[in-house]
Amino acid sequence: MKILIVEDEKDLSESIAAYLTDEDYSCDIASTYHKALEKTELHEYDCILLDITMPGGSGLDILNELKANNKTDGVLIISARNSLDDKIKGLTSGADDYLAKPFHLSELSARIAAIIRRKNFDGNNLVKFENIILDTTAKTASVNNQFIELTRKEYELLEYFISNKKRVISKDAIASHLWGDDMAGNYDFIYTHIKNLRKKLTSAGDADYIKSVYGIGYKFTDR
Amino acid sequence: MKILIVEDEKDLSESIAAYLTDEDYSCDIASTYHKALEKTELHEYDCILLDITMPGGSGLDILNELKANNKTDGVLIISARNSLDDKIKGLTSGADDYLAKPFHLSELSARIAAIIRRKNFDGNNLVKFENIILDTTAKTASVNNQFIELTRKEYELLEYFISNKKRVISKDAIASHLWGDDMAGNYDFIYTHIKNLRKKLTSAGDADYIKSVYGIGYKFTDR
DNA sequence: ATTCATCTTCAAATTACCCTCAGATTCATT
DNA sequence: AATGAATCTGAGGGTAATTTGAAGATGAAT
Repeated sequence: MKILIVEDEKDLSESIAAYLTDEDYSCDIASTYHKALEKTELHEYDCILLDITMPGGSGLDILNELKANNKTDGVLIISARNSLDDKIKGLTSGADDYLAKPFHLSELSARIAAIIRRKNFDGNNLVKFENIILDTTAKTASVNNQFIELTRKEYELLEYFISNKKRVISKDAIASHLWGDDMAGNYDFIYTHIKNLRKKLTSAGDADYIKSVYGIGYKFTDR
Repeated sequence: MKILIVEDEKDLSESIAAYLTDEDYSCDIASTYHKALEKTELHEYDCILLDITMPGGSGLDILNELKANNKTDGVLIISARNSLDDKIKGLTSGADDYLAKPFHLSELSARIAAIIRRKNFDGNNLVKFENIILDTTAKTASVNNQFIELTRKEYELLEYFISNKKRVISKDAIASHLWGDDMAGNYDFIYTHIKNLRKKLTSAGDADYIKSVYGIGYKFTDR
């Protein structure tokens, strides 16, 4: 994991680097915005620690530059809390994270871990129905806090069901969502995947939430 | 669309509010769980963004509180905790959705849109007569808030009755609406479906709203 | 090439639904 | 009250939809 530290206070940048290196990150240090931009062009960083209140240049410019190159994803802004004006807030909150000086290195490390995790997994997004929880980024499912093994089609089917819970879904809708459109007439594969999904869910201690709607399709619901 | 943001970091909550306001949501902010509960008692929110890792109180408690009041439907949990256990705990307490910090505001917005769409869709397209409620999208019927199982023909019949309530409907009209036109002469199948529908409705605690009009057909009414 | 997991096809078994029917009941008219 | 027509009811058959188990493709990984 490669990290770029953009910070002019040498003491701070070096102690950060030391701490992070100890946690098996590989660190580069840039003491000016100009050097920072050079480095970002040369390397792909998993996370960039950016002090936006350094003398001799606007920290916002480098942010905009990174944004133009679509590299803001892993940026963690550090700044003195009282120097946060509205512009900075807009850039920092939500999309990127920020950390106010002074901070504990452990806190910094935790933030970095979170950012990297989000970058890699694009956020852990969970969707749930009763005792079923899907991780829509990892494409995994758990029932009663137990992971269950689903094939790709089974997972897609389950996600489609949960995101349309309590609604009647026609077999054609299922077919066109999981396959192309033109599979008209034959629903055998739907039947089979439903059967297998049902078996896995119920044998994981689940009620059978997949209700058949005769002549139409299915409904995923508890009643 | 009304949204409640439960978040103690002022910078974050305000920039979320700014972003969502810009997308024509109306936002309230609660910086403590206590205030959040107060607000939920005063207003009906379409979506509640809930940071469950705020200092000074367990975020899960507020979830349980919401659950007790049946208000968990539009809850989107946001949290910086990274262990999956915490997420699962939050979700099993009733919420539907989870988003890990840090996140992109656009992603948050998309998630909110999905939640609201889902919420509204459920309550949409309802047709009501006395204690009978039809969901014309889900093709389901409930009597006294209890779902009853109807076959397709039974459902169609009931919907036809309710949309023509308090009016006399000839058997020919029923026949031509539920079947083609040309079934003239024999009404046995109507009798049978009426019989079955009556049985299901009355055994769900309903008065028999289907009044026979001798020589003509039926009238769906309460007197 | 072989293996393995997965996806799909197939056919038989089961189920749900719609409709028919015949006997019972209700209704309007006399 | 008596009559015939209309309606109700329970039972059952026929059909199509669904479920199920098994076996045949497919395709990726070794």
